Amino acid sequence: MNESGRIGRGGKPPTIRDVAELASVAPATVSNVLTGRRPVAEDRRQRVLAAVAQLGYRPNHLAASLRRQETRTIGIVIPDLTNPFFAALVHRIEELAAESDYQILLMSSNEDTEQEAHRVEVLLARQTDGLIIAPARDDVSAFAASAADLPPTVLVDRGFGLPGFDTICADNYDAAKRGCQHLLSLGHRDIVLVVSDSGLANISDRIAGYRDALSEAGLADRARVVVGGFSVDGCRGAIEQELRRADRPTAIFSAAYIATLGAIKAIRALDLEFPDNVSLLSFDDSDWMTALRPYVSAVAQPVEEMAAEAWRLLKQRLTGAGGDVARVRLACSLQVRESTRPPSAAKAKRRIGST
Amino acid sequence: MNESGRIGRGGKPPTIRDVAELASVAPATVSNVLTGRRPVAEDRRQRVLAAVAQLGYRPNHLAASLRRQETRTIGIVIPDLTNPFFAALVHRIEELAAESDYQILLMSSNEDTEQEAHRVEVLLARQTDGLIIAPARDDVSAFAASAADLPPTVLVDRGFGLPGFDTICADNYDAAKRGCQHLLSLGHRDIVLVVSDSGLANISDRIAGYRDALSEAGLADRARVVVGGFSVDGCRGAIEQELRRADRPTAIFSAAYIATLGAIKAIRALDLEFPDNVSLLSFDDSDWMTALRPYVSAVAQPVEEMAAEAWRLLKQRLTGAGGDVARVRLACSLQVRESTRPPSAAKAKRRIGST
DNA sequence: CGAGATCGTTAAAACGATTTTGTGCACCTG
DNA sequence: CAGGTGCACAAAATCGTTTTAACGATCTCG
Repeated sequence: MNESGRIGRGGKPPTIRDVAELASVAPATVSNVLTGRRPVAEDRRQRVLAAVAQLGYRPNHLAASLRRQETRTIGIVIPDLTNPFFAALVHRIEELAAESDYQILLMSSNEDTEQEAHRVEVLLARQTDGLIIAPARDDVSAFAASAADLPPTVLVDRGFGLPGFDTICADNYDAAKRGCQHLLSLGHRDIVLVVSDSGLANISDRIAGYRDALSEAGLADRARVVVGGFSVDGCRGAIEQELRRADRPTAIFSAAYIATLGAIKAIRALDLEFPDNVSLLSFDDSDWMTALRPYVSAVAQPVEEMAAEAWRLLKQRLTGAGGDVARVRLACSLQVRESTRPPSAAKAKRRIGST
Repeated sequence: MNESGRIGRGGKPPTIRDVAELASVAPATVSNVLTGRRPVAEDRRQRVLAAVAQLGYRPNHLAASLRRQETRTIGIVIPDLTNPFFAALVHRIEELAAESDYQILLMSSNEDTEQEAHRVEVLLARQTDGLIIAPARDDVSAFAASAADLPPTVLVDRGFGLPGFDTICADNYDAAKRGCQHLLSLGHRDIVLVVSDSGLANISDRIAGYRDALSEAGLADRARVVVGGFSVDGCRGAIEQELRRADRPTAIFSAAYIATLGAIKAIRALDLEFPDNVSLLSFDDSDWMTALRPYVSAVAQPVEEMAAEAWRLLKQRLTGAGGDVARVRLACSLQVRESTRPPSAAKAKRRIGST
C-alpha cells in the first residue's frame, strides 16, 4: 500500500503539494505539521501524517535550505585524510555534528594553499553554515581574501590565534618541552628533533619547546633540529644521516606522525635498536605504539577533545551566541613506555614486561 | 575598489539580480555568461564580468541545484573513518570527485545498520546525485527500503553482488587462499585464522579461501577460525587464548586490520616472538608493517584501485551511461616479508637484512 | 454586547538561481 | 518585397520549500 502510493506523479518524487492535495490541506499546513513550527489541529495532523506515509514523502532539503537560508551543513577542510590524526578528528566531528542534525562536506587541501583556497570558495558557494579548517599554512591569507563572506569558522591544529577566528590547538610547546625534559631527565644530552616541516606554527612551537627545555638545562648549543619533509622516506633519510654521524644522538624526538615512522625505519635500516642504541620519543600516539616492541613512548595529542571543542565553539556561533573569539589550547599527555631509557643503558639488552 | 563594491545590499551577499542590474542586462544573460550555455555578445559579456568582479558575486549553488535538479554532491557512507582502509578510500574518492567538480557528504555508520539507514535517508533528502556505500552488513535491506528512490549507488568492500547495485570488492577469497597457501608452502600445518566478525561476506570469503587452501592440501580438519570482534582488545584476547593452548598454532593469519593489531599485541603479551615462535600474516598492509621488526608479511588490498573504480562506475551512471550493473573484483597482492617463516625455524633466532 | 486578542488555516510571496518562451531585429532568399 | 531564418536578449515560469500576511472564527473582557 505504501509502495503503490509512491508512484503518483510520473515517477518523480512526491512534493509537499502532492501531500497537501492528498490530505486536502494547504502546503503550509503540511510544512507546519512536519516542522512543528506552528500548531495544527489533531485531525488534520493525522491526515497529513497519513498522506506523508502513503506517498513516502521526503522533504527536499535543498528547497528548505534555500528558503530558510540555512543548510545545516558544515564544511571541513583538512590537509590530508590519510593522516590518522585528521581522520580521527573528522570522525569525531562528524559524529558530534550528526547528533545535532548537521552534515559535513569534506575536502582535502593536500597541504596546498591554492587548493585550500579553492575548496573554501566552493564551500562558500554551497552556503555552508560554518567551517572547520586545519589550514595548510598558518598564514590564511589565501582564503582570508574571502574573509568578509566567511561563515562562522574555527581553525584547528594550525593558524592558532589568528585574529577573527576561533582557534584550537594542542599545547605543542608545552608537550614538546615536557617530552624533551623527560629525555633530559633520563640523562640524554644529544637529542635530535625531527620535524616534517618547520614552516608551521604548529611545528615551530614544538621546536621552541624543545629548544627551551634544552636552554633551561644549559644545553642550548646542543639543539639539533632536522627537517624531513612530508614523506616517510624523506624523514627516514634525514634521520639515517643523523644516525650515521660520529656523534650519533642518544635520543630521537620525532615531532610528527610521519617522522616517527621515518625514525623507526631509519633505526632499523641501520640495524640499530631502541632504546638500546638510541631512545625514541614520538609525537602523536596510536595503537601501533604498543604493538611495536619495545613499546614506543609518545606524546599524545588530545584529538577527541580538539574535535569536541571545535564543534562546541562552532555550534555556539551557529546558534547565534556571539562573544569574543576563543583560543583554546589543549594539553597533551606524555605516555612514558619503553623506548625511552637512560643512554647509559645502551648495549645492555634488557627484556621487559614478561608476564 | 572591489571591496567597496561588495557592500551593496544591506550586507547580504549579492544575487544574480544585483549583477544584472549593475551590468544593465537581464538575470538570464548573467546566467548565460557564467554558465556558457548560450552565447552572449562580447560587450555585454564584459559588462557582466566586470559587475561580477566588482560585487564579488558568487553564484548560490543551492538555488542552482534546486533548479537544475542536480547537486553535484555524492554521499559516502562508511562504517568507520578511523580504519585506515576506509580513510584511504574516502581520501582518494574525494580527490577524484573534486577533479570533476563533485563534492562529498561524508557519514559514518559506526558499523550499525540502523544508523546506516538513517544516514542514507538523510542523504536522499539532500538530493545527492549518487551514493558510495560500504554497508555495515551485506544485507542492505535496512536502507534498501528506500531502494526505489535511491540515486545511482555503488557498494564498496561489502555487499558484493547484490542485485541492482554496482559493486566492488577486493578478491578476498583468492587473497586469503594465496595467503594461506604461502603459509602452507612454508610447512605450516597449524594455522589459525583470526577475523573480526564472521557475519560479513567480506570476511567469510576470506574464511572460505583459507578453508579451501587447507582442504586442497588435505588438511580440512586443521582449520581453526577465531572471531575476535571489532576491538583490538577483543582480538588480542581471542588470540592469546589460542596461543596458550598446548597445541599452539605455528602461524596466525589475521584477516583484518584490527585483528593484526590484536595478534601482535597478543604475541607480545605472552612474551613470544614472530616469526620464531609463530609466523604472522596480516590482511591489510600499511606503513607500519615495515616499521615493525621483523617486517610483517601482508596481503595488501588495492585501496586506490577500489576508490578509482568506485568513482569511475558512479560517474558513468551520473553521466547517463546506462548498462548492466557491474561487479568488479580486484586482486590483492601478497607481500612476503619477514614475519612468515617455516615452523622448523623456531627457536633459531636469525638476524635478517643487515645492511 | 462589541472591541480586541487569539487561534488555526491558507493564499501568496519569498529564497536565488536556470530554463523556457516570446519578441524584436537583422539578415537572407526566392 | 514578402516571408522566412537565425540570433541575442528579456520576461516569465519553474524548482520545492518556508514564511508572511490576511482571514474568519472563536474567545475574553470591560
